[in-house]
Amino acid sequence: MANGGDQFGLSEPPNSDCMDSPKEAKEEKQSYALDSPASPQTIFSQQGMEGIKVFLHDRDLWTRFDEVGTEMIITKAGRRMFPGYKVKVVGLNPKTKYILLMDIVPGDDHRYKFADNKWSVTGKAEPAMPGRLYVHPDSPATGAHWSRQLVSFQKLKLTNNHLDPFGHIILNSMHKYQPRLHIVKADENNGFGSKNTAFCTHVFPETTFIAVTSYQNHKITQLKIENNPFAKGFRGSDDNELHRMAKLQSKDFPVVPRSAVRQSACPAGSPFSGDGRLVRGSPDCAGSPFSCDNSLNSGSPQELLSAAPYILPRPHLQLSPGYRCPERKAESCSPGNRHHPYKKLFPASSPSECDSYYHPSAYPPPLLPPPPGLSGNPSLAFADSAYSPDVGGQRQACMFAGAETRLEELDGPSWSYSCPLPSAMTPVDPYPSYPPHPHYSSSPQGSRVSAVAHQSSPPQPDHTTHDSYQSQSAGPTSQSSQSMRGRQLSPPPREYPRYTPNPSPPLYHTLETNTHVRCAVPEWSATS
DNA sequence: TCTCACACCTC
DNA sequence: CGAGGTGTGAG
Repeated sequence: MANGGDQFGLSEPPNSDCMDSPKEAKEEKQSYALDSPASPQTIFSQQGMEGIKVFLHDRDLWTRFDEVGTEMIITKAGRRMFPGYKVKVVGLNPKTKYILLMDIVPGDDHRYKFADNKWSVTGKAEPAMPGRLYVHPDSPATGAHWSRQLVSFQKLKLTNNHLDPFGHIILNSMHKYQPRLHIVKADENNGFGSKNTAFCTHVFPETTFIAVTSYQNHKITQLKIENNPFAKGFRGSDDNELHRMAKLQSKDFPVVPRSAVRQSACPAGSPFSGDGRLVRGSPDCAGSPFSCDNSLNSGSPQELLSAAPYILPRPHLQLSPGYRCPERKAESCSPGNRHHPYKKLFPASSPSECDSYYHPSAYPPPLLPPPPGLSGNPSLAFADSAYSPDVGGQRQACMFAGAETRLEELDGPSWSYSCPLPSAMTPVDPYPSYPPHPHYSSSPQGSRVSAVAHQSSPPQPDHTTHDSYQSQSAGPTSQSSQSMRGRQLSPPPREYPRYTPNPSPPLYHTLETNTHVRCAVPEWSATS
């Protein structure tokens, strides 16, 4: 399909050492074979964010899921994502400290249903939950640290519990989402949340997924079972499987694995194959919201982050009390940690880069609200101190509430971001209305993605060859234009409203911003 | 749709 | 060994 899943090339990013210097980054890329041909990107961002490149690990695996229509289970207790979100970051200044964090924004404003072996829109999306940010447990850390090994966000958990006290990312079932990675410079001169905060946002279109409470497409179930080590028990070679199933089930009845059943129902090849993704739009992605388009350049940093289409009236962030990131233990994310062994999968894929944009933004990212209390502080403080407490000596990831944004704002050229409400629990306004967007399948052209998110891609005509291994980042200068998948986006530049961090107790890791999200406003108007 | 106890597995 | 990540299938 569009993605070219077929050809993935890249195998994984090497864990190997990456170089820290930006220049080297390129080399690395090559070594990975990633380079995208086209990634011209360009990018630049301010404050030194310009040479940063991010490569999605296991991109081929992500692509396989994406081709079917990725689904991520969300539970009350929190469920990890699979494939895990791991990236290789290059181009960071070895000595500069950065905070890496993720957020997951709505992919559109629709609610989906899975019927007849395919996903289709059933209605309007529910109001987004308070946006939360997952700060990598190693944050803040030097560029050398981040570049040394893969950066894993595997511990991030998704929940459907709107009142989740653990700091997990809250999502709505049957809604489409797009994970995003944000790299925020944490220098002393670059206070988190300050106007000068330099950051860049990277979006990998192939990581888009629909949140579900139970798998809808059996093909996804199978992919999860085949690739997730924790689901090994469900793999089965025939015998095995039946045997096992028999056991599991009450044994009285002969059992046929569910999957088997389903499969039969849906022969491969058929319906699933391609369509699942409708979510993503047409096969070609054309239309898909997540495509890498790039049009970027919006220039405003905000855009980047805010990729979200939502507009926040004022960016404040707050931590929500009570959320401390309790559960997280530090771990693996750190260097040295292990990743799943099973990566075996598809060997090589070619790495291609999608586009990346860099958006450097001077403004604080909408998404990244300054940690409360930090307001004037250097970002470093942010992580170190309260925000990332080390528990037991280990640092844990923290969740912050982010602005809620939607990736696509499709129509709207502009976006804005919302302002966080005071407390996490503050009621969030339902999104008012979204601009109509076409989505997936529908209208390719119409859709625009928000800058950040979608921005993307540099010119890459086809991704065929290169898929996006590299993320699209939004940056002011990024490249523009083209979309890999044929999508277009144009992020409108937006102003960044001032940031007003709300102070909050250091302990909390989770920040929620309540934002109201609103749709983007055309152009700059936004809030500021 | 969603939740839960469960067996099975990784770590 | 124990903690905890998986999908299952009944409810």
